Amino acid sequence: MPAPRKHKDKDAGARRRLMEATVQIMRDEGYAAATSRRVAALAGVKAALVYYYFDTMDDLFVAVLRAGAESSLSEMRQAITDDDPLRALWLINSDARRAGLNTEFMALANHRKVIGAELKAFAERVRDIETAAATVALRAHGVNLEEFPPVVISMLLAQMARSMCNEVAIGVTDGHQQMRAFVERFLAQYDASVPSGRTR
Amino acid sequence: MPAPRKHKDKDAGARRRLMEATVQIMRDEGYAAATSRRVAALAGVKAALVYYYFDTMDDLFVAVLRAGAESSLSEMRQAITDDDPLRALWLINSDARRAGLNTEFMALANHRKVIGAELKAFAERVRDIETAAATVALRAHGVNLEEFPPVVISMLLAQMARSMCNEVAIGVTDGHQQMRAFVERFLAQYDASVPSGRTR
DNA sequence: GTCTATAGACGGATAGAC
DNA sequence: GTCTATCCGTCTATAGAC
Repeated sequence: MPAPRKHKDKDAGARRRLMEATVQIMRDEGYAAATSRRVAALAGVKAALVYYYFDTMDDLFVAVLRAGAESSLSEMRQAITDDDPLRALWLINSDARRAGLNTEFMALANHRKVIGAELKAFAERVRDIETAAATVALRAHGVNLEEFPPVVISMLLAQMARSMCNEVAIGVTDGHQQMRAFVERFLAQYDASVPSGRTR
Repeated sequence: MPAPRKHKDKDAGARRRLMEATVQIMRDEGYAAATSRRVAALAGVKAALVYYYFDTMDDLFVAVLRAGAESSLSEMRQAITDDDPLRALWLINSDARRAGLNTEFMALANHRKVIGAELKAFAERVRDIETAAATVALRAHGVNLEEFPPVVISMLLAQMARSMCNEVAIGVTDGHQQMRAFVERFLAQYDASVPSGRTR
């Protein structure tokens, strides 16, 4: 923990505010709008300060990505221990804010090597955790893991949740209601909080 | 419509080359790299010509999006009549080039209203077609359409194919082999070109 | 149709004062 | 730590010659 705040602590730290401002601008207007000047203005400081805390803009982006990744990962690790781990993961991946940011970083990764490497490492850790959760849930219900590999189930849940968020962002909602109902029916079969058993 | 080509038409038209260059740059380096200067250079003309053919850069992006959309839609309409329509749609959506472009446009849509509206209209037409294909395939095999709504199946197939393309783009391939095998098993049940029922 | 030239805005990044 | 000032580059878009 850095710099124990003495008094009222009104300022919360410029570095932190810069990162938060970056997140907000990326979500609202896309990564291309997250320039040093705009980010600084939103954080209430001058552009030059960005380069005091971060060597380059890329470093700022990486810092933001890392922070979000760590936060997401710890939420997911928590979800594994949930009564209904699969539904917990479905809900986490249904968070529009997270999904929107992720899409921006995917696009950024297209032409910034550093971001791409970081994003890849993060995505792989997420898949590992989600697959672990699926394995636990499926095995507990005696599902044949050859026929329904946990990694497949975790990919379906995570990617569909994110895809729907991305669609909502551009105003597309066709089929979403049906998909949510379908997933609910599926999840209901693997909820540890209700007596087990495959219906049908 | 300008200048109907008479003879051999060796040059293919600057307008067309500009659009092709835009596609290529967007795919390789992201939409932010598709500037009037870079696009013009790749097309072998000067930047000012971009503004002769397109009023603004946004208009160029919209033109590119529309052209790609029409091409995709006609491929999909063809796929409906295929022996194995679901697999055909799976393959179309597994095209990395298409998926990459689509992701760039999604990101672009975040801060360009015009692009967003265009992308939404396109996405809805695609969903309609894909759902029609799924309806045909599922009904032909006597599937209970209440339990497995065609729109759900079409979303699962299309979005998973695209998600995997996006992951491959950043170097993530965990679980892909298992997912492809899983989808293959599923598709094999609904292929009209083999006697119905579960084979293999 | 295609070019040169340029206006005008904004970007990343640095030097150095306080 | 935070600021002012500045360098130098690229961007969109336009004017006007050929």
